[in-house]
Amino acid sequence: MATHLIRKLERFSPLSGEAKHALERATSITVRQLKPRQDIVQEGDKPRQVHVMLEGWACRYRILPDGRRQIMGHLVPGDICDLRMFILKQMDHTVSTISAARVAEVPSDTLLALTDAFPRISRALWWVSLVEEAISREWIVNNSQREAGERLAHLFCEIFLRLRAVGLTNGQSCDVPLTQAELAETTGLSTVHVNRTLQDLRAAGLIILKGKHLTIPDLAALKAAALFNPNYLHLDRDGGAFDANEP
Amino acid sequence: MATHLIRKLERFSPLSGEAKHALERATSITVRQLKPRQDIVQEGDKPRQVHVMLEGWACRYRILPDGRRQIMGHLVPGDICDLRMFILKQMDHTVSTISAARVAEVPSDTLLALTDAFPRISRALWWVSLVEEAISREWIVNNSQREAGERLAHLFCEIFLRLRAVGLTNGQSCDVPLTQAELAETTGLSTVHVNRTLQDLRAAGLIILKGKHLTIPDLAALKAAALFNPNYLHLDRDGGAFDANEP
DNA sequence: CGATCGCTTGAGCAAAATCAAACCTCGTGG
DNA sequence: CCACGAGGTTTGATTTTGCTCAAGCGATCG
Repeated sequence: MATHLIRKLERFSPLSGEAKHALERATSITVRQLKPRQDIVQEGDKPRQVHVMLEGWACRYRILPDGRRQIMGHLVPGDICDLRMFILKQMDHTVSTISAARVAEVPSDTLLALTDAFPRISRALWWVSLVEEAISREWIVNNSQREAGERLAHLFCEIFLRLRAVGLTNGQSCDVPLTQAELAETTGLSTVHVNRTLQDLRAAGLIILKGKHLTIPDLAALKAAALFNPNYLHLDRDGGAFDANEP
Repeated sequence: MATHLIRKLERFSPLSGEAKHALERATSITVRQLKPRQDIVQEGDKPRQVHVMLEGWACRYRILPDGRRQIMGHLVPGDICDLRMFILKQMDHTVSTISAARVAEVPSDTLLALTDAFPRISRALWWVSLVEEAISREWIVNNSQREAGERLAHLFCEIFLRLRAVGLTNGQSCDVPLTQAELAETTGLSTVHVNRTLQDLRAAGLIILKGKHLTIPDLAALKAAALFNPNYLHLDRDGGAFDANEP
């Protein structure tokens, strides 16, 4: 069930079979099935549990008083919605599904027991949260410095690599359940401009995007068009030095 | 010496006198005096120590292959440049001074000993890093959804509140050693446009910005102009429940 | 079969970028 | 003490990018 989470944590360092089992168990106590556009955690919440994405997409967002909405992050299977809740008193943004989704609810106590028993998991969660921070920072660069075409190209590179890291790509393709309006809210562009820019990217042969399906015929070319530097995703086993059989 | 760091950590929860002393000691072993625009940590670095800002400003930034530069965060006294280095293999961005600065170098071992001896400090550092993440996310919103005037107004609100939290404001004023070019690289605007927008803000009586000195005659008005919501700064003792005299 | 949602297109407009030049201030060295 | 130069700020003119408004199109689903 928690395959993607485990695959993601093992991007940091290998886990023991016991640790993996404990994670499986923890994420299968309570599983909620959600419809598209349903809130998972709301701004102001002070949750007693942590939510893990098992299937489907969600996003972090904030709405300005005058209605403008900005998406600040995408959550795909394996991502955790509200890990920070261990420390922060309350959520400072809302997390809501994009597509239909399955979400595991892990009670704080269960998670605490898990991190106590397996320091390895604890370190991997720390790591996950730092990578998320790095992604946020890259989004600042993307939405501030890159122009429309580069911006969308960069987003597609990131999405593809993140999905590939948890085993959710199929050759050069993956599912991306975002509407053009959501792409606009992600990149800080207008819907109309996203539409026109997507047409340019398609015309340039950089992407094939139809329905919810994205194909990248030439990843290197798309990266070049996006000025993409994958460092920030930390895809290369940062904690590789650790041994899987230690706790 | 580490007054601002301590003040900042105590925003999370009070620290014991012993913990504070240990922090003072750790941040006074090696102190470097830096000139403006000098790198503190570089992309790709795998440092053996952590850098704490004692005096002056610095910033995190990234440069795109074609030369465009984006500032992704400001560091003021009390901030830590590379806390994430505990876990991540290498820096994914560069940190460089803005003004002249004094920076403490804390060897990893010293910091580890400190967090082992004082779990309270450990938790507060965790918290600091989560707040930084929240700030990054708010910058996404700022640079993507707000227009020039709101964007700069928002930045000034944030800077003022952050400085006030560590005791670096003086009534309605504070020092802000950023040039207009740096404001531009922060907000994702051009220097020229920043200049004109600052004039608008001045004309509207929202800010008095002369040299390196900022005065905000009416903070509420500036907040309103910025659509500013301070939640993300977590200025209200998130860990207030803890007792200062526990470790 | 009509309603809704998402995508597409066109026309006009506004915000911000770019280019270029002038100006100011402050530190430095003659 | 003044001239010089560098860095920073200001201004004007022009262009570009992306936004807004408005409408049409095409699926898909009760």
